[in-house]
Amino acid sequence: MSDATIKDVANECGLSVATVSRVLNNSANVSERSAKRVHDAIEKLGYSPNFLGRNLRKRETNVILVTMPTSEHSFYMKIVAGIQQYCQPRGYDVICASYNNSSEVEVRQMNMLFNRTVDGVILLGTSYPAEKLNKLAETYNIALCCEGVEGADVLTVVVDDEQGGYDAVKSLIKLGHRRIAFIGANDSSASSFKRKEGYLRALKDFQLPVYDELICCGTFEYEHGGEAVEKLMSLKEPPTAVFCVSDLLAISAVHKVHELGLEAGKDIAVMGFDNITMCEMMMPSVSTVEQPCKEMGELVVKKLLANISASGGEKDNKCYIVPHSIILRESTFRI
Amino acid sequence: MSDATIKDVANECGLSVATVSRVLNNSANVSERSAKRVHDAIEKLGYSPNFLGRNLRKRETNVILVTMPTSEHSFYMKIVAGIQQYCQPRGYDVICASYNNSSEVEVRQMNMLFNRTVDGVILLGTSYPAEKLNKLAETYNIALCCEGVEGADVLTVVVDDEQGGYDAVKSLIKLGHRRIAFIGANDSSASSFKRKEGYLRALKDFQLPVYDELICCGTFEYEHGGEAVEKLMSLKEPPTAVFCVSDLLAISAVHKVHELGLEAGKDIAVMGFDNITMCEMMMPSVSTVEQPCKEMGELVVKKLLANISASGGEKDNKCYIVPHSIILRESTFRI
DNA sequence: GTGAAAGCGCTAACAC
DNA sequence: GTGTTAGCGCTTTCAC
Repeated sequence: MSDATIKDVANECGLSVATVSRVLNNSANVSERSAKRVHDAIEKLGYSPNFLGRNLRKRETNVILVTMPTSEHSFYMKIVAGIQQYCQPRGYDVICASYNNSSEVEVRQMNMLFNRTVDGVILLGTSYPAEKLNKLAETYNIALCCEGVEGADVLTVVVDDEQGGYDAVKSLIKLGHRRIAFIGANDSSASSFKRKEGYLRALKDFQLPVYDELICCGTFEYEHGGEAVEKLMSLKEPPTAVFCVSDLLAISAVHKVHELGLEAGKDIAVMGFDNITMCEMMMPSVSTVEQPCKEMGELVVKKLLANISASGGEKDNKCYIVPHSIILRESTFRI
Repeated sequence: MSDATIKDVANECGLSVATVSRVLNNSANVSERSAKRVHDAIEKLGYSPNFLGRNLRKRETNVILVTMPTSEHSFYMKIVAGIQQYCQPRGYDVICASYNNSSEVEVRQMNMLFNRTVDGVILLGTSYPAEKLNKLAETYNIALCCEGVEGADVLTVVVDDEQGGYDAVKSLIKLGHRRIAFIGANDSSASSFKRKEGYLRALKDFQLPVYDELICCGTFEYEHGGEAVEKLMSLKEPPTAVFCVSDLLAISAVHKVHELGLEAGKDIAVMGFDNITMCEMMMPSVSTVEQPCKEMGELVVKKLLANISASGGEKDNKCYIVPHSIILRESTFRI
């Protein structure tokens, strides 16, 4: 039943495979009568077209792959939702794969591109260096989203990380804070680095001194947030506010503050980045810089599909900046 | 560069496509010399095999699809991690797709099975009725994980939901609670229904009365948890403990309790189900029934791959029960 | 409006 | 150890 082929259908209804194919793709004119016979045969045989054959022939799969460093982050999934929403009505399927921060797995997943198993890939983060990405982009359809790569001339959709960091810190300053700490990943992450640049620019703009002891660069891992806070709060002069480059770090920070017998939003202000769902669920709820995930997903896949369609023609490899916004909740306060 | 075919490689190195194919799959004996020539040509042309051709010919894709109702749940992703871990060294790729609780999208995703685009599907929840699943399982390789379907004779891996519910409520009773509420989805969800059955059996076993007003059946949506708590706490005699069929509902409940000016773990005990990462991050941390996600993922895909290999032979359509465990944290207390 | 036939890129008999 | 060749299931010219 399942392995009926188009040929079986043709035999069953006494028409040619060409005609069957035509009704399958309602491509050319087929008489009503023939169409019905085909449909009946399909029904009877429980036929379902084999896309391996179709895709091989058409040299396209209508599938977009989204890769991400980790799937624990609901943030990524929001972007995927945006991608899906755009693809759905346009006949594209989207599939996801997370590489668990293993560049080995990432490479393996990219094989789906080289394989021709997917028509394009959207990378929500990558371990590939710029040159490699540029090389890939020459031949394949790829795009970066939410985490750009310095020097990569590849279709990219991101927020202005530097400005986002600036705005976050500025909002803390406006609330009266003057000793503001920074918790981020190390500088090899473009987004973390830029958000730090924004942090520094804001301090400078408002003539606040930069204290090295208040700058904690580590990783994006949850644990880093708490560890950094522990260090910060044990300083002779602890900060009154801390800007974290991700909500996960911010949440970890809030947690640790609580463990230390203090209260985020009262004893220390905590600000994150991303606006993941959990920010609202926290007690206190977490202030943050919102990234418009759904819009980013829609935009990046829209441009990617355009590139795919324009195969052969000039590819769009621009970097699109989408607007962020500051969301103040309970974890920040006026001092 | 990218569209070099095996034929191009053959021409380039002056050997036949068969030989090239052989070194690609290191299937038969190929002389060292020839192998080198092939590799050189591949390198030179930047050749990458087209899997559409290969898969069509071999009638397999070595790809497993995991579908889930929503991707916001980190719980699902933990299972996927287990699946991935098992697949990785065995040459299978795993891809995910979430259907956002839309059965229409789910159907569309299942097309990848009919299409022959994937070799098997693992469903972490489904809107398909038992008969449909049984029918599908005859022809295709599918498996259910973490959410079974009553009456489906399909390979399934789940915890004992009834016993899990029982154990959760029993642990609350052991802590001295006697008015214990239930917050769950409606009975069309097999897991929610069974956990309620366990809840009822525990009450009965310990000779506690069942109060209908303490049983809140709604949905799995976050909001439902809070709404139920609001209702429960406005009763003349509110419960001292509440068992929720999911951590998401429990977290929502904890949140609402806080909003009402009360404290979970002090004024009311809250217990969830799943042990998602967030349970530990909450303040208070949330007690729960742990499902061994990684193990579930590994087991289900192990059995599924066995079914795929045994194509033609007898398929394993058993239901495997994996052990759960009770984790008590701050959201529960002795009364 | 319909059919015959070529061919997408690949693997696997089968020959030698 | 290597080459020839027949398909895998499908779409799409090109005839008629």
